[in-house]
Amino acid sequence: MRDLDDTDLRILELLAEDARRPFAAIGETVGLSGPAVSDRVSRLEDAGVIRQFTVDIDRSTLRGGVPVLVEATVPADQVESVRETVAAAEAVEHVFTAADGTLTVFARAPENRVRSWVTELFGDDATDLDVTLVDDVRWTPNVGGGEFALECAECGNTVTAEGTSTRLGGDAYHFCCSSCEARFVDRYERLEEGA
Amino acid sequence: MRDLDDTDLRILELLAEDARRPFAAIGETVGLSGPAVSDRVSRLEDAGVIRQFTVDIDRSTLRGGVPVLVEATVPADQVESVRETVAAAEAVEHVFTAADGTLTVFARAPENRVRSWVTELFGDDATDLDVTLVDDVRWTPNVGGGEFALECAECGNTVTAEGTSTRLGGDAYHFCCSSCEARFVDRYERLEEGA
DNA sequence: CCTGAAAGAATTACGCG
DNA sequence: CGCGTAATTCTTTCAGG
Repeated sequence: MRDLDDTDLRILELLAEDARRPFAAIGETVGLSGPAVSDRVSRLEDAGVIRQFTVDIDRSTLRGGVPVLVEATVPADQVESVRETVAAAEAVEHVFTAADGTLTVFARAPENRVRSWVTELFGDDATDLDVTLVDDVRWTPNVGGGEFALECAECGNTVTAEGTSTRLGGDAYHFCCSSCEARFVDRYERLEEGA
Repeated sequence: MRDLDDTDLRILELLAEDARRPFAAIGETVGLSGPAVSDRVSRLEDAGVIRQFTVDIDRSTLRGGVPVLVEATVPADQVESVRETVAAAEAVEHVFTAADGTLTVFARAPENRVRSWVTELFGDDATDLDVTLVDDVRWTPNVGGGEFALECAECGNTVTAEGTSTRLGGDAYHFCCSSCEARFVDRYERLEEGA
C-alpha cells in the first residue's frame, strides 16, 4: 500500500476523537471530498492501521468485576502462546508485552475470586505473578506524533520496536540490537565480578 | 437515568465490536427497532456510559515512537493531580491508577529523549520511576464479565453477540442461535393455539 | 417503543488531471 | 491512480400514535 501521508494521520486523529463524524465534515477540515475520505478510510482499514471502530465505555458505570493489573513473568519461549491465551480470555482488556517478555495485563476479574482467576488464567506458565487492584482507568486515543525513541544503553542510537531489552540488577536496559546488548551485558558482568 | 438492562449491555457489546454497525442491524439482534436503539445509545452517551466513539489504531504501523510502560510511585496526596496531568499529556494513551496509588502509564514518548520526557512528565512528583520498552499491545474492548451474561431461553447456554432475540407477546426472549429461536417460537405458537 | 416519512450521510459511477 | 461531482442507496432522525 502507498505510504501514509499527513492527511491520513489527520483523518485518524479526527476519527479517534469522534468516529461518527461524517466523512464530508472530515473532508472539509483536511481539504478533501467525502468520497475521497471514505476511500482513505477503507485503505486504512485494509492496511490494518485501523483495527476497528469501537466505543470507549466507562466501565465503572457497569460495575462488572474487579479491575486489576497483573504483572506476569513467563519463560521466554512461552511468551507468545501465553500472550495469545490471555488476550483471548473473557474479561481481559489489555495485554502489554514488554521487550523483556514480561506481560502486563489489565482485566476485570470475577468478584470474590480474583486470585484464583488470575492463577487459572496463567496456569503453570507464570514463574511470577503480581496482582494490583486498580482504582481508575483512563484511555486517551491519540495518533501520536512521529518523533519518539529510547536511547540504546550501549551506543546511544534510537531504539525501535525491533530493539531488545534486558533486566540487570532489577533495572531494565534497552538496546538497539542484540550485539549492543551482548557488549553491555558483558561489561556489566565484568564490573559485577570486580566489585 | 433508568438502570441499564441486559439489552443496553448487548448494544454496548455490539458497538464495541463495530461502532459503525447500523442501528437497525443492532436492533435486529436485540429485538428492537432502529429508532429504539438510537434512543438507547443517546441515553448511554448522556449517562456517560459511552465516553466516545473512536477507532482502535494499530500504532505499530505508524512507526510513531517507542511504546513504553511507566510505573510511577507518587505521594498519596498527589495521585489525583498527577494522574490528570499525565493523562492529558500528548503521547499518553492509558493511565491505570492502582488502589495503592501507583500509576501505570502506557505511552509513546518523544524520540531521543524518552528518559527526559518521562522525567519531565512527572516532574518532582514521582518518588520512583520505572520505564520498560513494550513489544506488543493487545486491546480487547469488551463490556465486562459474565455477570451480565444472558441465558438462552431455549437451551440455557450463554447468549453471545452472535445470538438472536425476538419479541413474543410483548416480552423479549434471547437465544444463543437461530435454531434455538426457531424451536422456542414453534413451541410458543403451539401453546398459543392450544390456549 | 413502534411505524412511516423526511433529512442526512455513505457509497457508487463516471469524468478529469 | 487519486480526486471531484452527481446519482443512488442506506442510515439516522423526526412525528405521531
